[in-house]
Amino acid sequence: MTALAKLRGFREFGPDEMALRNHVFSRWRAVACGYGFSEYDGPPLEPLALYAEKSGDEIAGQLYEFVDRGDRRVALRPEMTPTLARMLGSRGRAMAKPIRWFSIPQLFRYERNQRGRLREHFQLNADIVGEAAVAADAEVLAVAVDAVRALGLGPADFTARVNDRRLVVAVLGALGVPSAAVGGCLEALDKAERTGPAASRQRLEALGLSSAQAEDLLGLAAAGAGSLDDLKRRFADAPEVLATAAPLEEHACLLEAMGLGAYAEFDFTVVRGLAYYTGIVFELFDRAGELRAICGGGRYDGLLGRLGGDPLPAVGFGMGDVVLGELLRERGLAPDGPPSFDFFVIWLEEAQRPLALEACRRLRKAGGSAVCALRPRSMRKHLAMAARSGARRAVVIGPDEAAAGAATVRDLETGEQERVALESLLPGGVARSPAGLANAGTGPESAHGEGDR
RNA sequence: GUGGGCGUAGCUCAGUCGGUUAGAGCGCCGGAUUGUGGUUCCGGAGGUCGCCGGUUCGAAUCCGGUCGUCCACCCCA
Repeated sequence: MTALAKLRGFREFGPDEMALRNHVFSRWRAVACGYGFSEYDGPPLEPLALYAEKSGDEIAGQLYEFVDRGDRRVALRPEMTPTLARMLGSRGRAMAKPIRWFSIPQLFRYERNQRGRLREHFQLNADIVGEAAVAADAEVLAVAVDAVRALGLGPADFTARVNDRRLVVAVLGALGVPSAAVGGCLEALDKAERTGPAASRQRLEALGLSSAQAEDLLGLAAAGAGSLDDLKRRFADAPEVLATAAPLEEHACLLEAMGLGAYAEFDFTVVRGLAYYTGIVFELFDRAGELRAICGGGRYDGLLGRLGGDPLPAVGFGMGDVVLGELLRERGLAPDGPPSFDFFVIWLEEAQRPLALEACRRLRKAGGSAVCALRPRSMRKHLAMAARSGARRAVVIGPDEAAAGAATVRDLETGEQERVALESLLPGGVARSPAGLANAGTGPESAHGEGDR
């Protein structure tokens, strides 16, 4: 629109959106911390070269890059892994393994926006570095699943599709696919669901597969195509396939033991676009299949070394806040709105104003939240305003109350009210009331102010 | 980056065949003789019809461009 308009693909967070964002972040943090992960962060602006090599052309083509005033080629970070790799490169050697780190970076990609895809988003990243065992893969997926579950979504709402790139490669080998065509086949598999069988088949044959081979492969990729056991029976005479299926079996077994069996399923078409994954990969989707991926991740054992750090094995995921937020709103799981506050303090005449201001001060000092009327108004107006402001209770200090050294406290939900002495309303009285301070907060965040009085 | 749908008040939209000062509902602000709320009634603010240009006596309306937005591709969170 005008030169002053918000840039496309960027977001503004009014109180409602901010409430949702804070809600999501706080649950993400709680889950990651619950698994013993430590939070870290890095610079949002990085040298372009950090992304030039590694991520491959896919992300490089979407970099939000420019030249700064010092003629440096820089980019807003499109992902967190290179930053993580650098941070570990300089201090990871000295750290006890495995390293469990998480972050909630704001990331930027210069792409055309669409539902669930903007130029800016927040992403929960959790990685385990320095452990090659499948247990680390399973644990990382468990963090991802729990991060979504903690927001109120269950097995009917979302699922994790799991696969292993090594298995796909082995299957292609068993089918006699020439090794030159393997990369192309991975891409075709990744897109099979969207492009449809006819187009996929064409694509595979263009890669040099026979029509029988293409047929076989698409059969494995067909929707709801069967379990890992089916695949093993099918390739019972191919030791490579059986061997590469073992990690996935252990993975499934571990998730089952963690009580998350209902959330994970084998899916031969999940190979992930990014070229750096080396083993087990996974994606989280809404069950209805209406939205884009909520989360994607997997094992990337070669990457840290290639980025110049120690060649440590690593596994991790990224979970965006945009698609997840859409899903939460759709399911009515977003918070109602900005948090409400405890007291709206009303005074009727100028003479009571100092009493009201003093009452507010003491209520806040006691850990409550209070708003004082800014102007004289009619009682009717004051109460209407208090009700719409989001306050839980109104405190009235008019001439009658002032003369009696009292205040009227009205519950704005029930309409019940009582007159209390000014002193007992103030810190002591609030603390005594069971419905008062103990529940004064609105969530985990509100715990901050309460301790330091 | 490629192709397509859509841009009228803060929001949802109406606006006839091109015709004078562009409308409604919700929301917002104020009031209904100053101590009890989200109801009702009255009043008010708020729009260069996304922007620029063209056609026309005359454009919210037709045409072109542009920007924004949404969808598909691409890619991915």
